[in-house]
Amino acid sequence: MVAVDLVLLTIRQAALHVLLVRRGIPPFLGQWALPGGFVLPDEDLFVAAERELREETGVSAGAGHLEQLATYGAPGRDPRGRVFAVAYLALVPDLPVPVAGSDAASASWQPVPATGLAFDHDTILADGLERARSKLEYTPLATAFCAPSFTIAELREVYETVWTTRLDPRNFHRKVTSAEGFIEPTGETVIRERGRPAQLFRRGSATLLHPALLRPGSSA
Amino acid sequence: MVAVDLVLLTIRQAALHVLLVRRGIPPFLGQWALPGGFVLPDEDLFVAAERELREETGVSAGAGHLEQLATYGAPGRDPRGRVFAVAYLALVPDLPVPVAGSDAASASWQPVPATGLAFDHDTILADGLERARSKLEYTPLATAFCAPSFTIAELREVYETVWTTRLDPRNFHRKVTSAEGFIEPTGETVIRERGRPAQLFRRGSATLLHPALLRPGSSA
DNA sequence: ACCCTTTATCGTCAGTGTGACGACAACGAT
DNA sequence: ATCGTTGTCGTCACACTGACGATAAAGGGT
Repeated sequence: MVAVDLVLLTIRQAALHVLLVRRGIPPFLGQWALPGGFVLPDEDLFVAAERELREETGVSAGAGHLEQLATYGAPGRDPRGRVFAVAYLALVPDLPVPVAGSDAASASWQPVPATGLAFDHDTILADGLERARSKLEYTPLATAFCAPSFTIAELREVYETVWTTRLDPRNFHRKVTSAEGFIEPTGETVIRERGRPAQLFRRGSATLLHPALLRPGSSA
Repeated sequence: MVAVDLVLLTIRQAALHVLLVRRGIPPFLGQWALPGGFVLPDEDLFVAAERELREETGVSAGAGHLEQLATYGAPGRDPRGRVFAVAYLALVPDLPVPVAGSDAASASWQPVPATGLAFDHDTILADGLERARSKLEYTPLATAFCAPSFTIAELREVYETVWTTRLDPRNFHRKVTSAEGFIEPTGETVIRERGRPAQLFRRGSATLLHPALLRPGSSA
């Protein structure tokens, strides 16, 4: 018995949100849980995670980011019997469609931290958050939260939201533009709300950041 | 059907070695494979990995390091049917006893890279190596390869072996001694073969290195 | 005893990344 | 035109890094 569970994160209204579903069947009936389901016979693990992602959000994995997180197999974690959960971490841009075609009783984006989840999903969510925070440091993963083209300020807001910190706009600008292959200018500019027009960028080809953007406060 | 497989690494004769077992039963009879076995009913995943480690080496997990690596579940990876493998990465010091009490037909330390392994174990081994190399950068994990007390030169040899690089002894010395909580002096000194006596250290209490020891060559 | 080799440890110096912050550019609103 | 707001570039002191010189403390050979 192997299931795939999804820690599906996005940024809405300048806050980090996780997709939760209300359970329509026992156990934990009525409680919130991470979306997930059993792996089909002859289905690859990653493919199963992609399927879950598509079913819950309608996005194909190409737009955002999907990676394996960890596997949870404590004997008592599911009252129905021995069930192993392979958790995946998914990061997607803020979707225009607010969760379409979900097969659960109800699904909704909820701000993190969310607690009191079914099974051991509190732990899985915490692990997913820590992975996401950590990966922003040394990979260009923050772009997975953004639309195909974005401004540096929008990218900075991703970091500020996930890390719950404030970052200096000038230093941030310098660092992301000097990190080889992080972002590429599209040549266009755009005006967001107020102020001087900003350049638009798309994600670059790098898979690792050099130099990394370290979280502040870790040294002092 | 869930199995636990072990990427068990150690350093012998200044080279990185992985523990492999020769399969005594089909499938892949006679081929080398990572040690592993099925998870018992009511057995925790981590406990199963610890049990494997103890059965293969006689060491309790306390001495070295044991962490979950990833889970592999491609439909065709095991000819016998659908088997998921939860891989664990173990790092242990060079053991005086050369693999005692193994239940496999034969087990032996083999230098990495080793190829031609059974199942998808080539991939699992490669993933384990990359994880180990990466974790040396920002965690004090290198001490897991060392005896309880060790010299800085021995610690440096760990880095040089795992990264297959040469490191400047003077810069390395400066970095490990200035990284808060990495290593603590025991007060004793010891003479290894030739040269001036070296101070002995034990592992410190830090779980993260500040600043990190980055692999050379990644920037240029 | 004296040199020589080897290994451990400390210092120096230039180059680079970083945080704090000043300055200016380019928009909308008044 | 002026102001507030946001984007972008520059400057400076400081920390960390790599390259490498210098010294300390052992053993071996003569």
